[in-house]
Amino acid sequence: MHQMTEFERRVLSVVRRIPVGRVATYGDVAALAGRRGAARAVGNIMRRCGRPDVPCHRVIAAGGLLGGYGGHEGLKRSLLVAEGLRVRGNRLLDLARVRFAGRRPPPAGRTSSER
DNA sequence: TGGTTGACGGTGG
DNA sequence: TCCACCGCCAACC
Repeated sequence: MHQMTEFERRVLSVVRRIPVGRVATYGDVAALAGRRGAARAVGNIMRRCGRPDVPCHRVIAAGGLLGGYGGHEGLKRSLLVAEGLRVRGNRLLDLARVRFAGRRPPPAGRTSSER
């Protein structure tokens, strides 16, 4: 079986906690997993993990690009849109508003009421 | 043991 | 806004 490293296990754990309708960047996941700067390593893990219980479609690049998903970008996009997220082309809009920082979203300040 | 890989990130041009 | 560079990290081979 695949001996998961501590890091890999933590990464998967973090991704599993991303709520529906929210996303996290590879860098966010790395940081939440305790390895700041290991965004690339997280990408590798996502690439290899085919676990249905891990919502890897909610992990995107910092610039908002959906990227990868094993060539199934269309699917990744569909899943996100189905969760209520807005996407233009291959890029997620409003990243700042739906970004999962490990905690809940910001206390809905001023700029979140309007659109 | 050591080099290569890649679903990344930030800076600049 | 888009693209090229360079830096980072853990898994692979």
